[in-house]
Amino acid sequence: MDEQPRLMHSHAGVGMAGHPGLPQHMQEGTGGADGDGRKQDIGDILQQIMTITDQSLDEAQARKHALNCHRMKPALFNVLCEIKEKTVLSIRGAQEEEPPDAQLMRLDNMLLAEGVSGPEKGGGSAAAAAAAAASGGAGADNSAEHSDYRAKLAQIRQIYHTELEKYEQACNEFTTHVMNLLREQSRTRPISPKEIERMVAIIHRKFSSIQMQLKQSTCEAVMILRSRFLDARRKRRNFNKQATEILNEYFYSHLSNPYPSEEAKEELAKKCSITVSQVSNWFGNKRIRYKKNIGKFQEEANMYAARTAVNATNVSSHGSQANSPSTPNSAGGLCNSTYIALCYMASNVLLPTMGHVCQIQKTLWQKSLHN
DNA sequence: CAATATGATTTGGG
DNA sequence: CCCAAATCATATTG
Repeated sequence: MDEQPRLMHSHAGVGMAGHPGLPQHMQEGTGGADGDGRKQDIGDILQQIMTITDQSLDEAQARKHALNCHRMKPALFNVLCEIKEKTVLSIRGAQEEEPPDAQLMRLDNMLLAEGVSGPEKGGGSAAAAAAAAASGGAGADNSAEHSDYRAKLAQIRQIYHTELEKYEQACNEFTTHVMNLLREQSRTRPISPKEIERMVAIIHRKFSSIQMQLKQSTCEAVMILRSRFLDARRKRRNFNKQATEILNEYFYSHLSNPYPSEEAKEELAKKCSITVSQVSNWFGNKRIRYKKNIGKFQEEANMYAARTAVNATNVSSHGSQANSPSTPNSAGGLCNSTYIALCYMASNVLLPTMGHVCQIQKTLWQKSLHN
């Protein structure tokens, strides 16, 4: 487009008479400004154009150059361009639409959100962190998966960027090439700068549609990656033995009201090196599954109750059994671990009334147990 | 391989 | 948000 002045300028200064490129017989009619001379001039030109193919190559070349430098050329060129412009416009009509930007915007936004496009490292780690938060996991083996995920994401990002760059470069190359070609051809064909501009726009549209495909497939790849690595359901890991023990211990020692408070959940989470929401999930699952089939869990319940009892006796030699609501006051010499275990079992199975706990929740839990 | 166990998610109510 | 319940999808077991 900035070539326009140059293009025009090259013809603007073309003189009439005495131009070194003009063959002798062409100058004959150019001296006078009368109408006859002009007609003669045009006829001459037409004649030359019509017969140019009959001439030898060198001669034709020289003739072409001469015609190109003729004073009529710019005017003729402009007229032809104008005609062409009108024809093209009438043919293409209202084909200038740009609606499919929504799709592109969506893809761009997603790529940006996933850290594929946008800033190099910061975006990536931010996305990974967001993903971590989304998955709700921060466990020990989770970080390994994250690094794996991040590596894969980085790979995708790299491919995306190389491809994008490649496209960009190809687009630029192609554009320059076409522009040069058109400019070159504008010496022999009526190609206006405006048309070149339009052609460039068409090329860019084409390439951006190719880019969109790249973005689309990148998005797909990221989605697949996400579902593979971040959908925890697909990568479900059982908690380790110790964590399960701790959770079960709490559950069965609070069987009459197995609803840990927020603080208790936090502590359990810390002890089991899982998240609080995992603790919540665990208790939710446990409650519903326990209730559904108490018989199935009886053995487990007894085991944990006994273990808790043993621990209690081992830790405190005497007295501090506030946890046991049914400690007999005449326990004197019977206070051995077996007895306490039995007490725990009885208390858990029979669900005795216990004091200071959330009465409503406890009632609900107990009521639902009896269904 | 089928059956069962299990952690996570979805749905629906409060 | 909490929860119960149903459901999903994987892990483990027999």
